Formats: sequence, C-alpha cells, structure tokens
Amino acid sequence: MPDGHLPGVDTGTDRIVAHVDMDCFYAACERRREPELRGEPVVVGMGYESGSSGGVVATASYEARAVGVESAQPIETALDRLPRRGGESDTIESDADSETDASDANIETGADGDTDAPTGIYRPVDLNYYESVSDEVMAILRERADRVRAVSIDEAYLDVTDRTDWDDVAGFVDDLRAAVDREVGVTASVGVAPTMSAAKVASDRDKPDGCTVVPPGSVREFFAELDVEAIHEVGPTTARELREMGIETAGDLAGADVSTLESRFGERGRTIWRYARGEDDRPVEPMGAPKSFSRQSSFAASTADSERLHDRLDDLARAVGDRARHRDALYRTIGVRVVTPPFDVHTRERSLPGPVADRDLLVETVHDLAREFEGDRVRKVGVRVSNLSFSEREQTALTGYGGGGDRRRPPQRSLADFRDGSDDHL
DNA sequence: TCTGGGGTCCTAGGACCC
DNA sequence: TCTGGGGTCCTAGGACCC
Repeated sequence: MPDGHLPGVDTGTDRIVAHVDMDCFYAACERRREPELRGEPVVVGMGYESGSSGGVVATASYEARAVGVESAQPIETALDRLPRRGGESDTIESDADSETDASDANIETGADGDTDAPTGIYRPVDLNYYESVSDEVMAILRERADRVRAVSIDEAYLDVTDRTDWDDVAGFVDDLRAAVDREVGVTASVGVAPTMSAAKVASDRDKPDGCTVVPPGSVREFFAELDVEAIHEVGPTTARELREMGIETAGDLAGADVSTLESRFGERGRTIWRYARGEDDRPVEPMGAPKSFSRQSSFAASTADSERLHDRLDDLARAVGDRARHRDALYRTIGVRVVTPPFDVHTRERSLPGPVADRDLLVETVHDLAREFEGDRVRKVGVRVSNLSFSEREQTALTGYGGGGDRRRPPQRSLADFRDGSDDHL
C-alpha cells in the first residue's frame, strides 16, 4: 500500500506531475523529415494546399512567429508578413545563409540574399505523419512514467512520483527531454508541479526546449502574478467577466470569494478558484474511449445553395460513418451543426432507439436534420455522432450478460485506437 | 482575429415517469 | 382537479482545450 492517502483529502502535494509539451510540434515534424528546414521560418497550414493562400496557420516555427505569424491566423495574412520562399511553389532554394540556430538571425540579415525581408517555408498539415512521430514520443514517455495521459498529439501529463523526487526531478526531466530529442528528433518543454493544472502552466514558462519546476508549497506564489487567463479552464469569456469583477491575476482569483465565483460561473467557479490556489487532486489517468466523432468543414464563401449544403453534408456524414466503423463504434445520437453568418452556431440532434452503425441511416438523418436550414446562408457545416458504444463488451452489458463478460473482455484497446485521428482524415 | 477542425464538459428547460 | 418532489433522458447552446 504505497498509495495510502485518502482521495480528495490531500491536494496533491505528495505527487510529482510533469506536463510535456512538444515545441511547435507540426513544424518540428516537418523539420525532422526535411532537415534543411532547420533554422528556417516554417509555417504549417491547415486547409492549406501547396502554393495556395487558403487555410489557417496550424503551427508556426519561432522564426515565423518573430515576424508576426501566429497560430489560427489566415494563411493569407501570414503570407503578407512572411512571403513564401521561391514565389508560388513550395520548393526550398539552397540558401547561402545556413543558419541552424533558432534565432532571429535570418530575420535580421534576410534569408533571401537579395532582399531584407525574410521568406518562409509553407507546408500543409500531414497528420498521419505527425501521429507516427507522436507515437514514438509517447512510447518514450511511457517508459519513464508510471501513468501517462496523452491529452493531444503533442501534449501529455506524466505521474513520476515513484520515479524520482523533488531534489532530482530537474535532472530526471533533462534526461527525458534529451531522450526525446535524441531518439525522435523533436524537442519538448516540460513543467513539473504537484498538480496537473500547475504543471500545465509551468510547461509554458520556459519554451522552447526548457523545464520549469514548481515545488510543493510554491504553487500559489508561482501563480500569483499571472494573468487569470493563464489558469486552466479560464478562456477569453471567463477572463473578461473576471476582469469586470476586478479579478485580474491568478493571485486575485485565489483570494476571491468562492461563493461569488460559484454563483457567477457555477461549478467551474469553484474549480478555477481551486486551480488558482494550487489545489487540484485530479489523478493522472489515461484518456478513456472517445465520446463522439465529428467532421466539419467551411465553405470558401457562405452559400444559400441547398444542393451544395446537402452535398457537403453527404461527404461529412460518410466520413464520420467510416471513422465510426474503423473504430468499431456504434452510435445512438446523430447531429448536425450549421453555422450561419455572422457566426451563429445551430445544432440539431436526434437520438435513435438503440445504437447502430448504419451509414445509410446516418446520411438520411443528417439530411433530415439539416432540412430546416435550406435556403439559409451557411458558412460551415458539421456532422457528429455521439452516445457511442464500443464492441461486444457494451452489448453484452446491454443484454444482461454483464456478469463475467466484463472481465473476459476488458477495455484492452491500444491507446492508438483511442487517440484522436489515428486513421482517416481528408 | 471577422473565425479552421476535432474534441470534452456543463447548464438549463422540457418531457415523462413514479 | 390541483398539486409535490425526485429522477432520468433528451435537446440546444455555450465555454474551453489543443
């Protein structure tokens, strides 16, 4: 009984949690397979095609960020600030300036030789490749931690309580980061703290390729001067409301009246208050099975053409159906999302009497749900299935054979099965 | 920032049941 | 016919995360 504490009583001061955050992960992956890109401004675009100006920035390398390219920015804007190297094509021209250091040197001297303006390398997102790289990284993390929560393709929480102690954890993390760099060829930034929410913030403090340790007892002090929005689960909306209440920093939040927060924000009010105080007893657990699958896509310009609407829905529904089938998932609820200008989100969903995996029914239901939006201008549509059930195990439970069935077939799906997007995307 | 895509969780009202 | 309270499921919308 090495783990003799009562859940919920301690606030995690006896745990060592590390949050590993890969640096500019998509760009780092592109550099891994194309080492000539090292030291160059690299922009990876989602919905971007080679040579085009569509899509948005998924990841920009630090060299690209230095000239104002940001994630979620339209590629068009990025191109204004960082013209594409070599004009229309995405080929790399050999460069006299072979800078390999991540620095502003290229920006200042001009990477293009004949002009002072820097130019960048643009690449479309290649999720399949990034996932294979991610798998390699996660394998290393699992070797070095007892529990790992892979929260996204480029981020994971580790519980390393039994692998190190507070005096040695900095060295432990340096070894870990060195192993990832050496064996996979990408770098990570790590935050270490007694809780997940503090580790998460800490990993952001020394980027790229750094490590920040926040020992027990110093979490609240560590948070004190940070903007409220740095707190996990405080987004733009909550931050704005908090500022209106005179709460600007995490320290203010930690000292605020919790009942006021609760009446304003519900349950989340207490949660963010606790996070700001360094209280967070969530254990590091692997991600469970997915709860929904969805696909959405935007029209280049909003359209009122209901045929185009239905054609798009058709594609999305089939893609979602395929994905559910690949994952051996049954769904009981089918939904559509329709976004109309300026940015009004409408959702419609329908639950079926029982779980199915029926693509024809899926497609038909989707069209039916979207019928009410025919003739409206639409800028974006989506299809979602939820209320998922997986494999025989669930069905056994439904038909009352749950007794021994659960033990015979434990949820032994590989993590890759559960990780987002491991098979098909556009 | 006039806005891309894939997810999770929470809230609130209504239906329905006992 | 007026009236409680508790529980669950369903739907729509919203906030947040990467």
